[in-house]
Amino acid sequence: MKASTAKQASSLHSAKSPAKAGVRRQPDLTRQQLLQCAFDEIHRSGFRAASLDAILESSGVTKGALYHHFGSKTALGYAVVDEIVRPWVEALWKPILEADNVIDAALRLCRELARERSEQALLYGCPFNNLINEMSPLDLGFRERLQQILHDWHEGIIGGVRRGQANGSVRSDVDAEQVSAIIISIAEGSVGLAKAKQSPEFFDAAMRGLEDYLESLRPPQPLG
Amino acid sequence: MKASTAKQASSLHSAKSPAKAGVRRQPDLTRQQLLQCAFDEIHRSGFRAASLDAILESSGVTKGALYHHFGSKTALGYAVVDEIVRPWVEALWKPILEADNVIDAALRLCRELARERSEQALLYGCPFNNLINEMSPLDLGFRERLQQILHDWHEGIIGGVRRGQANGSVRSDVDAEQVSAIIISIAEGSVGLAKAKQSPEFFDAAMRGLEDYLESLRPPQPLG
DNA sequence: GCAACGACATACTAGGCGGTATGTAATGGG
DNA sequence: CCCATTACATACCGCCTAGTATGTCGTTGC
Repeated sequence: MKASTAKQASSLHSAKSPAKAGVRRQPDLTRQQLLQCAFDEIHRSGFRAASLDAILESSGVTKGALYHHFGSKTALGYAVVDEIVRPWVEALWKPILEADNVIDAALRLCRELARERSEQALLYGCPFNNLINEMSPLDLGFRERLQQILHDWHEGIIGGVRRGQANGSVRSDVDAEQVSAIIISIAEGSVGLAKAKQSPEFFDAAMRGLEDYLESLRPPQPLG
Repeated sequence: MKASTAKQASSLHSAKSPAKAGVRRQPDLTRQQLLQCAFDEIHRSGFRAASLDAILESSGVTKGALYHHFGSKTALGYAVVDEIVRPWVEALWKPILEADNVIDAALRLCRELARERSEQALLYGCPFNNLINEMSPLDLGFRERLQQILHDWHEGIIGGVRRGQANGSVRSDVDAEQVSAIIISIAEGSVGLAKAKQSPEFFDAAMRGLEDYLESLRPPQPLG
C-alpha cells in the first residue's frame, strides 16, 4: 500500500528529443505524469524544495506544458494533494471506516503496515504527514486541503468506534474522539520518528504497542 | 515550557547604525543572539527555507559576524540543534526520566502541556519534530544529532518504565519499549496534527487519550 | 481544407539565496 | 605602546529558482 513511484514516466515524451515532428498529443496523460512526478519529488524534497526543473526532467515534459496545465507551482501542489494524496489516504483507511469491527480492521492494517513498510516510507516518511508539517503553517490553500483530509479521517474513525460501541465490539466506556486522536497520532507520529531513527524497529515497536492498545478497547466479556 | 522567543535581540548591536565607532564587542553574546534568532527563524520556516538575511536582520548582526562564528548555514543549524534544541528537549522530559513514578510524572506533563500549549506550538509545531521531518532524510549531520536526542529520550523513558515495573508502580506485563514508542509517537504526532487542524481540541483529545492510556499502565492492585 | 483553438516547446528574466573577498576597528598579550 | 589576532562590517558574486513571452505545431469543428 505504498505510494507508487513512476520511475520512467517518459514513455511517450522523450526527454532528449523534444521537438520531434509528428508526436501524438495526450494532454490527460501529460497531466497525469506531471502529477505523479511532482508527487514523487515533493515526497522526497518537500514542496518548497521541490524543483520544477527536476519534475520536468523526470517526467520528460517541458516548462511550457507544465504552465499550460497548471497556473503555478502552488496550483500544481494543490492538484497533487487533491488528486494523489487524498485518494491515497482514503484508500488506505477505507477498510477501517467501513468495517463492522473497527478493532479487527485496524489490527489488520497495523500488521500490514509493519510487514510491508517500504524503504520509501522509512526514508521519506508519510507524504501526508510531511506536507502537514511543512505547509500547514505557511499556506492557507494547503492547510485547508490537508485539514479536510484529516477531518474526514478523524471523523471516519470516530464513526467506526461509535458503530463498534453500538454493536458491542468496542468497550462503551471509552471516548471515541480520544481513541481516534490517539490512533491517528500514533500512526503519523511513529512514521515520522522511524524516519529519524532510519530503522524499522521503532516503527515495529509502536505498531505492536498500538495493537495492544487496540486490544484493550475490546469489551471485557466478548459475547457469553 | 515553550521555546523562548527573543523578539528584540538587538539590545547592543543596533540594526540601523552598524558601523558606530567605539562599540563594545561581546562575541559570546553575539553568538548566542545568532543561535536564538536562528532557532526562531528555523522554527517558523524550517531549516532550508530559513533565510540568513532574516536571521541577520532580527538579530542585528551582519553577515561578516555570522560567518566569523559559523562556517556555513549548515554549521549554524547544527549548533542550533546542539545548543538550543537538545537542551530544550532534555529539560522538558527530565522530570519523567528522574521520577520514581513515571506514570504520575507523565500525567503531570500531559496536563501541563494541554494547559499551557502556546500559540507558537499550535502555529509552528514542535521544533524537534519539525527538524526531524524536514532534515533527517536529507542531511547526515542533522540526522545523527536528532537521532541521538531521540535515542536518549526513548531510552530514558524505557528506563523509567522498567524502574516503575521494578518498584511496582507500573504493570509488569507491558513491554517498556512499546510503551515508550507509543508515548513518544503520540507526543510528536499530536502536535503535528494539531498544527494541521489549527485548533487545540485535537491536541486536548490526544492528551486525554494519553492520560487514559497511562492510567491503564498502573498495576491492577495498587498496594494493599 | 481551412481556421481557430489547444497543447505544447524554447529562450529569457528578475530576484533571492548562500557564500566570499576584503577592509577595518576593537582587544589583549608582551 | 605596539602588534597580532579577534571580531566584526560592506560589497559583491554566481547559482538556482519560479515565472513569462513568444513561437510553433497537432487537433478539431465547420
